[in-house]
Amino acid sequence: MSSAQPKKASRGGPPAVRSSGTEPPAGGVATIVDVARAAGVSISTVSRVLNANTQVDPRMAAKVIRAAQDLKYQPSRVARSLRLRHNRVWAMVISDIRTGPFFADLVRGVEDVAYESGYSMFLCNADEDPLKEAAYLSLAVAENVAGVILTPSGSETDLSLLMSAGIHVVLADRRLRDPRADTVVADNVSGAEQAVGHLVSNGYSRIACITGPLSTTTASERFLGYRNALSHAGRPLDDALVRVADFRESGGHLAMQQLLEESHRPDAVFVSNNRMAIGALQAIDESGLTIPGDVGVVGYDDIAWVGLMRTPLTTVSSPAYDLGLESGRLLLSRIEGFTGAPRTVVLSPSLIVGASSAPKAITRRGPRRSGAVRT
Amino acid sequence: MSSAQPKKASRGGPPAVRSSGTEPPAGGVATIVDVARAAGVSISTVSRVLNANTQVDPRMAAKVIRAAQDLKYQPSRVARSLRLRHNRVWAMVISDIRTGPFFADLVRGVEDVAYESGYSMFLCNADEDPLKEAAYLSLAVAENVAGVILTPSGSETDLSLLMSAGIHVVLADRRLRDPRADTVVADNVSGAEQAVGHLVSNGYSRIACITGPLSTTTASERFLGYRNALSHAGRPLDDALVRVADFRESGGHLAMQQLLEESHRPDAVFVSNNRMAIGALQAIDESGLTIPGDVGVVGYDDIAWVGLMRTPLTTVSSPAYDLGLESGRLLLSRIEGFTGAPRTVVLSPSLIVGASSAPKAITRRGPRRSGAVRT
DNA sequence: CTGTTAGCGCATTCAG
DNA sequence: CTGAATGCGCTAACAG
Repeated sequence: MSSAQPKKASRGGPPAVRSSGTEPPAGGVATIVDVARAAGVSISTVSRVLNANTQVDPRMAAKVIRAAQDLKYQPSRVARSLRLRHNRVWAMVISDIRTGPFFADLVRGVEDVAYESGYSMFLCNADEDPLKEAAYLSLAVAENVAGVILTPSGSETDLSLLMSAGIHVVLADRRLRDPRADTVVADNVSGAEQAVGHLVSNGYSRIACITGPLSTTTASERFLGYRNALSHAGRPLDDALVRVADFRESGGHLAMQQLLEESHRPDAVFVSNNRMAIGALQAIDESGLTIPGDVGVVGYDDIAWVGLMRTPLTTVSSPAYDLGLESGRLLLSRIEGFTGAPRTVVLSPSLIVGASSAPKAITRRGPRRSGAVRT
Repeated sequence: MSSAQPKKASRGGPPAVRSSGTEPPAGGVATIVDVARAAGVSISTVSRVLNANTQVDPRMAAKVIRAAQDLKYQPSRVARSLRLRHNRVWAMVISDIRTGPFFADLVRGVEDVAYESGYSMFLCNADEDPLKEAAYLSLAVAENVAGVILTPSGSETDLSLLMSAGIHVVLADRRLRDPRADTVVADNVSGAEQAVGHLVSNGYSRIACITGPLSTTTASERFLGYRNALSHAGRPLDDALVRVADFRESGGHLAMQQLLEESHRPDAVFVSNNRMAIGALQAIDESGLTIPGDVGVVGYDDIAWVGLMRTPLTTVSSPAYDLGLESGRLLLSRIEGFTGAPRTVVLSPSLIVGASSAPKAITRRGPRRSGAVRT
């Protein structure tokens, strides 16, 4: 094939809408060829001035800039990705953006880091479904993303597809057995210890626990914190006061009903997340008992309107947005070449004290107003 | 160049990690060439069996399938996108995923449609910032996405870049002057009419309004609904009872303080979104007045824990998830070739009646428990 | 039915 | 400093 020959007619590909003439881009988007033609230079020169790679004649550069502006030229990120074998995209794989403010905040933290550093972000809701999660991890490979931020659905998630494709992974909010990935989590043990320790020091004696599925690290860690706090206080662990539920309203509701039916019912409950806490609060309501008079309650995760609740719920707040920020930063450092051993960042939760766990001795009857105080 | 010549050494591109030998993919990911080699066929055959385009010999097909599985072959979506000039990706551009459950639900609705139909989704938070929004729309062009679902930050958003690039656009939740895009919105006028009509029929006489920035269609439509309802009830519009705020807690707080300082203060308030409603409720609290005894309140948008509020807030609920679903469907129909005139889908909000707007005449003193009832 | 080949838009090497 | 040529991985037209 001689390069002096006139341009050969294209064969592959969909019928080209654009003609090969010299007119400005008609049907679609301007390409580097259009810019080169308009500026009267070669495509390499265009590429060079736009990427500021090497020195180019300022006069040509100016012409290129002008042409690019005139044509509203936008370099194709897909072509560039193919050429560079590197895609300025992250995938964020979470369980469900709708379950409370936690994931929304987490996602936002990640997105802020991504945006600042020139990456865009696929949002993938895996719904705690290992198959859907696997499908999204495949997608990440197919899209050749630079990195994945993952909140694993279970403990079985297989990272090897990603690793072998050279895709960096950061685990956010939940750990994984796999020791190869950077991890950013909140200190759930400490959060639960604070929560239960608070109930202990406020005079509650029979403290129950409604936990989520112990297969998730969040639930098992919070349950550990519960046991630790009891142990520190010299209290025995009473299995009759522990219920394993499903992290949902209905599960919390049922578990609380069962706890209240116990012959010797608890005078307080630590609920492992706030969706279950909603159910638990309703169950207590329905039974005609009062909060905190009859049952003190501490939840876990943020609440939007705590100050406007009938009985403001004491709850442990994880720094969701900061978890997202930190996850983004760790991912970025890997992409930029950091090759050290896997890191684990642990952020501290804080206890937001409301009225639902007011001191036993001086509890007033009926609902009282009480603002929430961050400790 | 004769095709019979041995493979010429590559020139462009980053140093190839992978050797050109016959061994399985070492450094990176398997490509179609690896699969072809492993199966002993040409790359076109691989492409054909994987895309089920044409008839191929079942025996070869089987070999290809096997080879693909062995190599964990994942077709590159970026190469395919470049070739096909069509990217199976959408961009969703919203203001902020964290502002309450609305956007999270909306996003989820869109994502569900995208996932079902084989698209992935960029999540883009524009923060009501026209510059950031424009940057994300540029990105959509650069990534050659198939479609954009946009919640415009203002009324000035320029869709022409997208349109001229042949990218389909659906406006979600907010309208735009531009008549070229499909639009999916909730009926804000009707929602506000319901809300204010409800206050009227419950005996409130001086009904104030705290609205968001009237430059947004949501705010202006809800304000129109407010005026309509007053007018239908034969009430005059009193400018002293209208405050324009910023859709945020602080703005609602300040606006409510001002309203309560009026010489003839309102006995009810319609607040145009729930972030401002939080501020308004707090301001009423701080002033020592009761809800609904002294001031009835109706908000707008969903609340997660309405049943657990001290005084459950009456609020207008927009079908956020369904808005997302419908937006996704309209976008999909365009991508699949629908070329009819722009469509507008309007979904109906519903009024969730709580205790914050209880009938004037039979209002009891102090806080009462009251479940929320969807009407 | 299968293989060869061109080219999507771009960055980069090499020759000038 | 600039332009021509190559190929990233894939699909589709074309020739066998």
